[in-house]
Amino acid sequence: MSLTIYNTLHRKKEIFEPIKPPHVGMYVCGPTVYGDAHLGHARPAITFDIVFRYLMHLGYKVRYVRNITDVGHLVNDADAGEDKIGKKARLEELEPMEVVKYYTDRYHKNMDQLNILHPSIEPTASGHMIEQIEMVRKIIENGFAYEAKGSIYFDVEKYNKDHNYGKLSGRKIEELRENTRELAGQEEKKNSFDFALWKKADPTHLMHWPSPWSEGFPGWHMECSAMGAKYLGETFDIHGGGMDLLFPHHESEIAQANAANGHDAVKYWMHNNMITVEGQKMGKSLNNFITLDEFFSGNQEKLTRAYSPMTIRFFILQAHYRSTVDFSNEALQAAEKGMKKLFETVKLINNLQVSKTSSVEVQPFEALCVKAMDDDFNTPIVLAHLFDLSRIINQVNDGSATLTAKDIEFVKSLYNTWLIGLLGLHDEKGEDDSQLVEYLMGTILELRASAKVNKDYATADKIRDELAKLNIQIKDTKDGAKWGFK
RNA sequence: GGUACCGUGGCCGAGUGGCUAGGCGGUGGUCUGCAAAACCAUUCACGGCGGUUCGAAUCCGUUCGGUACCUCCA
Repeated sequence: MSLTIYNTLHRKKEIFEPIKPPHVGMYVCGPTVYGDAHLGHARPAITFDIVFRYLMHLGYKVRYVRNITDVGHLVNDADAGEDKIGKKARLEELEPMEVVKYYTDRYHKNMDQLNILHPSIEPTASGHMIEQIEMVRKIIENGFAYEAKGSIYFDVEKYNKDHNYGKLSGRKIEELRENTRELAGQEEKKNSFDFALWKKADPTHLMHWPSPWSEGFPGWHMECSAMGAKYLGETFDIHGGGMDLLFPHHESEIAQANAANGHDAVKYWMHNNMITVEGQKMGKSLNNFITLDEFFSGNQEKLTRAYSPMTIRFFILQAHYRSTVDFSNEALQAAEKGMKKLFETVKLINNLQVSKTSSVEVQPFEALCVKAMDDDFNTPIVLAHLFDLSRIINQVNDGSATLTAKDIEFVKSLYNTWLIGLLGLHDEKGEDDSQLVEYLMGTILELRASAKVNKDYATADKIRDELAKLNIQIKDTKDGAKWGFK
């Protein structure tokens, strides 16, 4: 059995064979830091976190690069020619890099909450201008780009003579030609489907850099090509991102790599599917655009209550990454219950009755989990196996099944490896312990107070003595009992 | 309109030719001072039509429906 990955390039599952084992290079398109992270950011982050964890588990030395896009993207057609981050900056009268820092920090906080491992390298587009300009230069040199009024465009038609522009997305250049829309700035291009490698900045543009062609900014496909090549080499193993990036972003990356270096950069293209909210696309205009912070706080009108980061993570893992996943309060609450149940049984493992023999076989579960994961990271199946195993634990706890000490130890390590290590889930209950302790002590002190009122001093003293053993001291004051740690 | 993906039980969601997915919910039971949890049993399925096959949720055709992309939007 070996790991298979669905390669979008060939529309089928392929056995994973690294280019230079034991090393694996993986590049994933990261966020544009101009707003708070939402579910659309959580999905790829979690998907490729699982890939990252599993590859390391298999013993590979993985370099995982996930970029931060901090330059040069547009708000929408109404704001054509305006930098996405620049626009936000002017609205709020902030320096662009101040906006970048603010949202980058918030993104990192959300990712930590979701228990997503940090990538090995997290390069920024603004920090790699030289590399991007250099790559544009190479593409021009090789004859696949042209200049128009200080901007550089990729000549798709010319490229397509010897290469296949559309091999990833299944598009044909003839069809693209028919689907032309009238857009500002189009007249600079030879063909509507040509894309910018370098764009001259207009005077209102806040973020711009010098280049051989103009004061401007790089085209939006450039950073991934340039930074992927810089940190992972001209060819590397995995490139990931959302399905929405398939065209034109990743298609254009392929074209750029071939135009610059004469060959593909990526062996396996992986794409996670999209997220819907109550069956609808998530969009600001639809009022179902929910940020991660809003999920965690429950402070959004679509949400009936808050959902913890682990609930979100669990819910996403309960669907395969190539399926769409639909968010609703009902579905989230079901996921939350299931996850809690799973962690309840995990806690039972330490207190199970040890038997001389096992009435059920637990050893096969390891292979089952491996099989599921090897099959294109099928996390829902892994979870299903863990649920099956949890029933066995409950049965042992109930006395209707038995396990040897060795098997109990095995089960424990299985959960540690799979549930906690590879799926990256953990029990959140302990996290608000202090609040819980406050509450518990309140209840206990009330009981003791009513015992004292009933002159049941034996009970009152017993409570005080037992708590003392736990290093908790009770002080009877005029205003009632207080407590503290000794 | 083009390209790609998808349509599974009350809900979410696996499954690619024959063998129980799993979770949540529902129902009955065991346990229990009551409740909860747990355990046991059980309910509900593969959009429609046609085809291939001994046999299809799984393959093929067709139709209907959904989603995403088709813009210098991750």
